[in-house]
Amino acid sequence: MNLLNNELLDSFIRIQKALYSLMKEDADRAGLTVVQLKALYKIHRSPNTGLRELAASLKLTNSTMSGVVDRLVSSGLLEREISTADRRAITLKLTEDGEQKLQEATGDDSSFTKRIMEITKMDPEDKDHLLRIHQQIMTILTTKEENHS
Amino acid sequence: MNLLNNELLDSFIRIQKALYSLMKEDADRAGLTVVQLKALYKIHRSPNTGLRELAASLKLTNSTMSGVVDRLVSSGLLEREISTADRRAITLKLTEDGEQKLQEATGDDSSFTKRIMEITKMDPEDKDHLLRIHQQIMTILTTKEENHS
DNA sequence: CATAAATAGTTGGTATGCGAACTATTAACA
DNA sequence: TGTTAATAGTTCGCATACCAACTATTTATG
Repeated sequence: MNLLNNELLDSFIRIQKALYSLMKEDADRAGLTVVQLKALYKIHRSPNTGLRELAASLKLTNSTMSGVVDRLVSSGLLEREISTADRRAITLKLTEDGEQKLQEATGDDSSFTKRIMEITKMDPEDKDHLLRIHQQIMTILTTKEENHS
Repeated sequence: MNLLNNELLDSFIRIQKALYSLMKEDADRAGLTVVQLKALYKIHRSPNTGLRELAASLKLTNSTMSGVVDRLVSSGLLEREISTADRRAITLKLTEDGEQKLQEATGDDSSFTKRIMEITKMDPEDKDHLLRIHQQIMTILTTKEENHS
């Protein structure tokens, strides 16, 4: 049996890739990477956030986040300042350019936004069923195994 | 509305991460990376395969695959030879060490294998329903949008 | 208060992962 | 047959992405 060639697995991978492709379409339009777009989006919604908070919300490590932020600052899309309250911390907010890029990516032409809206309109019963089965799968995937010894 | 904080989206991301964690557990046990483990697994099942074929089956570009293979050859887990039939092509097969590492990762202790087996035993009706809804979502995600102009 | 411990970010090293440009070989065709 | 196409891999530059080690600052504790 080919473990890596499983109908269910493939289904999850396909959707994962499709979602990423849509985000990439938006990001490309604005000359951004997907993770850069996500970062701008998050900071736009929570200005003056710190690095750790941002990293946590995007499920990245601080070191990865630090690099992403650094490149966004270099490109002039992000403003990074030392927090006055805690001189170890930084505060992040978009520059004018950053706001504009974000708008380019997430505006009316956004493929991702449109499709997510479509999916939101899905039959609630189907959605509940889906989430329920996903939960079953998550339980199987994350349950600590018993010892057969 | 926070597009990146969607119940369904999060559900997919969670499962994706859980699957990856399980594979990583197996890979770590053998001192491999996840993609290295996948590569060894595929080559074990289809010895003497070429680079392009391997890249396609793992949904990676040739350039990425080339690097992964190169590091596996350097670690002595993979044998790379020039094909006698086509001198442009290479043939790949596991070394003794490679076979052993693969066994370490996918043997009886494999978390991934166990869980996939568990999932396979899922209620067929639930599984069908899941695949059907996934298909609906895929259709939404990949359908070319109509012009409202 | 002074030192230890915790916290916020950064940096260095390695491994994906991609696209583009490249080499070498084989196939196609004028 | 000889030039052009296509094909198989590799290499380069860049951006994630992780961990471990580091600096700087703040908090906790003797």
